[in-house]
Amino acid sequence: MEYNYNEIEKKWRFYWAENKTFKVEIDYNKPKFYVLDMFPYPSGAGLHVGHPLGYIASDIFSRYKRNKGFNVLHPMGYDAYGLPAEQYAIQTGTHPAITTEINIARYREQLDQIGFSFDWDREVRTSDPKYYKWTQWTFIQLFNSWFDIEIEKAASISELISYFEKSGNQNLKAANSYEKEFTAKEWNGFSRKDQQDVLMAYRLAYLADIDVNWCPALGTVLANDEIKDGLSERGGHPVEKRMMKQWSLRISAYAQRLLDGLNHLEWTDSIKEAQRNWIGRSEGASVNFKIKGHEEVLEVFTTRPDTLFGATFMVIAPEHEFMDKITTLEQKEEVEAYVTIAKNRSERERMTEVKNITGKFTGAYGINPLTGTEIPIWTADYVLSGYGTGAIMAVPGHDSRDFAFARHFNLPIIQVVAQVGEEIKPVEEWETSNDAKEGIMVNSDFLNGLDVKEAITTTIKRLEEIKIGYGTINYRLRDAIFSRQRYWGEPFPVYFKDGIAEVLDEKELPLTLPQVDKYLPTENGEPPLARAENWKTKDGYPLETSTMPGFAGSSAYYYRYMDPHNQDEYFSKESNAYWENVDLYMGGDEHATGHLMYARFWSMFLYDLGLTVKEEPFKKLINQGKIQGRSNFVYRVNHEKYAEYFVWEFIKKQGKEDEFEREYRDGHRKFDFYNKKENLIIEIKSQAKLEKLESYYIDYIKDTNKKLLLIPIVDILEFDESLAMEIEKALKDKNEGVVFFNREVRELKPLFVSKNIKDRELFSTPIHVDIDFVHNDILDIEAFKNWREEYADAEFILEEDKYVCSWEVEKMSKSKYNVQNPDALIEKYGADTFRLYEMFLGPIESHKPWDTNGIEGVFRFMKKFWKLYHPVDAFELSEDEPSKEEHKILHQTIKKVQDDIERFSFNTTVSQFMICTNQLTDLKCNKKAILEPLAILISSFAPHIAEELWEKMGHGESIIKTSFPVFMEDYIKENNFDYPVSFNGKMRFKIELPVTLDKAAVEVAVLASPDAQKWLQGNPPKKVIVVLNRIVNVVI
RNA sequence: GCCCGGAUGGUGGAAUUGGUAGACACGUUGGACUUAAAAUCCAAUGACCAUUGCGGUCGUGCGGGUUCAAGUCCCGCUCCGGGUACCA
Repeated sequence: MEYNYNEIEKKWRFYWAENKTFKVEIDYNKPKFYVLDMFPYPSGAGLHVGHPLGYIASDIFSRYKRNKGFNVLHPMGYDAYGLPAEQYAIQTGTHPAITTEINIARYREQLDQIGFSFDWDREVRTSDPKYYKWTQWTFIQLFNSWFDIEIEKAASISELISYFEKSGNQNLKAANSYEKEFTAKEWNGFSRKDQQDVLMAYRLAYLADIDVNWCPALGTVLANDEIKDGLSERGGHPVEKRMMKQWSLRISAYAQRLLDGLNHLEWTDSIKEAQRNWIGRSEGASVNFKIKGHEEVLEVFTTRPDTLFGATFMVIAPEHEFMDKITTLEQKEEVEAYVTIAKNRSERERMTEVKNITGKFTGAYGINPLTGTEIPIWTADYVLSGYGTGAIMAVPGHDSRDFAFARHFNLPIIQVVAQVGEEIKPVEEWETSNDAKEGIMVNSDFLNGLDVKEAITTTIKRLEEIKIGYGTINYRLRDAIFSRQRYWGEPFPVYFKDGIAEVLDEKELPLTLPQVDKYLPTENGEPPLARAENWKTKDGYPLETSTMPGFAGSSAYYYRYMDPHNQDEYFSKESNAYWENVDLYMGGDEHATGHLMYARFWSMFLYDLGLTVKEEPFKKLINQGKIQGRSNFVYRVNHEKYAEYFVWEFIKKQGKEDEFEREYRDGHRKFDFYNKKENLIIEIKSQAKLEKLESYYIDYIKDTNKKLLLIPIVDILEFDESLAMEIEKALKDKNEGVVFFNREVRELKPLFVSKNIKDRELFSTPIHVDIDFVHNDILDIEAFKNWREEYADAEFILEEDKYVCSWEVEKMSKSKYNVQNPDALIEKYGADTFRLYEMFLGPIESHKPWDTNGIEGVFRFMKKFWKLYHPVDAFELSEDEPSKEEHKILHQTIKKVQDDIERFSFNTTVSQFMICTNQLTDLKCNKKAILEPLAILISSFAPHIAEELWEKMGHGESIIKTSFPVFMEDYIKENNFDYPVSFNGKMRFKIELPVTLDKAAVEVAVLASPDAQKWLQGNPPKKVIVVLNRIVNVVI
């Protein structure tokens, strides 16, 4: 009986859907397990083989966990908002919802084909009003919350208001962007507008002026990576910096919690490291510098307060608010010019010109608070307005950028830290600054002799005593801009009343996305939603016209899956108490600092609201590697080069390479070959070119009295005796000033040369060929000819009757003709083989090229596996008691499969299935006692075939409902162990000994063996190491 | 520059705690079956030397080290991939 995968797989797909086999509900009798995939954006291209990699892995784990007795939540949905659909809408007028719907249908079809165990009843889509109602709802909660630093938690705005009413903001510890202080009395005297403005600076979702990349031509704000060389990536329009009112989320308030939380997560170190760097915590001090002749003090942040005695100048960002105030009249013109330039420099320019040191002296002086010294204040764009206070104290002796700046502008440098045992050199001789955060303080008054660490704490203490500074912590993490000037996203539940932003009542949610006539900004640059008719509240107040960004919908979808149809709540308390959070999250590491950061923030906020039982959303994270493309290349011959090569080879063959000169130059003229002795030039060109240049050649020959042989390329490629004779004749001809022609008009056909043909690289260039025409790097010539009209009559230079292509690993992309989509493979081999093969490719985390060559082997295995159950062409299992050996094979496999799945080593699991199948085949084993548990083992990898066999074995329920076989140590216990015996660490022979022997007995037995005698040659060993049931090493 | 990851046969990869390097596959070669092909099965397959057999030497990017024993640990590099960017 044949392994008819198509029929089997169709049957079980239908069965699973029909019986809702994977539907899951809260079940207090079972432990829960939540397996989640990063949900996909449904693009128009559909899935390629890279997408399912993670899905297959998580599906295997889900199925395995179910067999292990867990109640597994394994949902899937769609990140359905996104730019491509909007872009398509702009071009075609098709509503993005329609495009998205079509794409989702295609995704679903493809996903279903692979046999995933998703509970589709829990599907969510971010663009579904029933879903984004809760995205909007969360926004309202963020808007109505502030962050209390005292308790490190979000709290309600109404509490904040009563606090202000009682105590003002002077002693309040809150994450905010409000700079002034006020008393309760002042607060109570503020107008409503003023009060709201203050509150806005405390909200977790707040409106603020943000410097953005505005592209006037596109009428939109662009992300940094949408800008290439100062122009928009799409369309190449100019981009300018512009202040715009944008919604932001105060994620920075959670910096410390986001940092601390990492310690308890089972994520890869690299992702955790990336998040730590992104958060960028630095400990240091805030120090106030008086400015000579001004009342204002300049606050700086430094991680090295210990080096205060080495601060010889200050630098403030060109955007700094004091800029205008402190710049002196004499410097004004120069400084203003500099600031204008600095502000307009794009990020990219700044990046490429890092080594370009620029800056201007403002004319003002700061006063070093410890020494009283006056130090100049400069402005330079290496100081960023967005980090710290936008101002620094420069310590050129111990900071490389300050050092470079000081050298460039000839500013003083003072050494204040010395390395232990270092010979003190005058700073003038230094080539670099000494940035090391260790050493002993020098030239630093009361700090002298302290080490750096002590000096830092001592300095901070002193600063705090004299009230000019304090120890503090700075984070690099910036608040997240939450507005997008786009159509296809969640509308903000916000309206404006008398210029004050207010949120809608929760009862009015969802605020659905309105229809618009075009998906473009309005003529005066407003976002597309401004085109909607009646985009107002029912009281007539205008609604916010921006929409939310992609991460809005994807930051808490994992909670919605717990209770996806709840109309009254985001998700019920009960469902969250049961499912808690995601136990295993599978997805790409490209989301390290985006999605994974926002989702954690969002999750922490919901936790603060008391909605969830866990602060962190994803306990364990596995990053599946990207599947890269494996491109194939054919070598297209450059006819002219090839012909020249050919002639040169001919000349060499005649032994005349000394007589000829290649690439002969006469003045500005260049010819292919020149024979000095015979005064003969040989020029090879296409027929057309030769004809065009004919008169030019004739004139040249007349002037120089040389002989010229013009050969069209075609003649050479169809090289025969006559051409050889022609060259001979030309060489012998004594007439000067002649031109030899050889004319017979024929057409050049495209010519391709196989990879290993000698000197191929001299006359051909590689071009991508569709991988569909290439099997094991051998080109299917007929298919290639049919690919394109221009190749229809192509010719090929073969090696051993084959055309061999070269290959390279590249990104999978249409333009490289290396895209593999799963449908064709599933059609050809079935979903089970496909699943197995994707896993067999290599470790789940590593990036690897897709190569279909190996899939045949997996397919062969599947057929072999099927044959175990169908030994004589029909399903037949024997009830006989298995042999000891058969038991051993089974239990070795149980152990290996279990261990490997637990450590996500799926490629080695597949190997074990192969080993097991090979061994059982060799034993001609078709015993039910072995093959029944084996079907369960493989069911998480190849569910269709497993279900089919399971049913044939007489089971009435899906194999997913059964239990994973129990591993029994006794079955794999051996009486003997085959000891590898090494001499000086090199394995020489093996000896089988009872496992019960102790070390001494093993040593005796080994040394007594004839093999050992041979190596010892009568000498006693220096030492013998015995590791029981592992290895013996003899040192001689 | 900094941070992270990686480098093992012709190819993908295995070796989980320092203990038999190359499991399992692909590919290749030879053979069986067949009128033939496909499919299937069997054998060989790291390199080099030896070959009548037994064997031997080298070998996990490079150079050192620790150890009875190193792909695995330590030190110093090279190359490749990814992230990040004047973060005070």
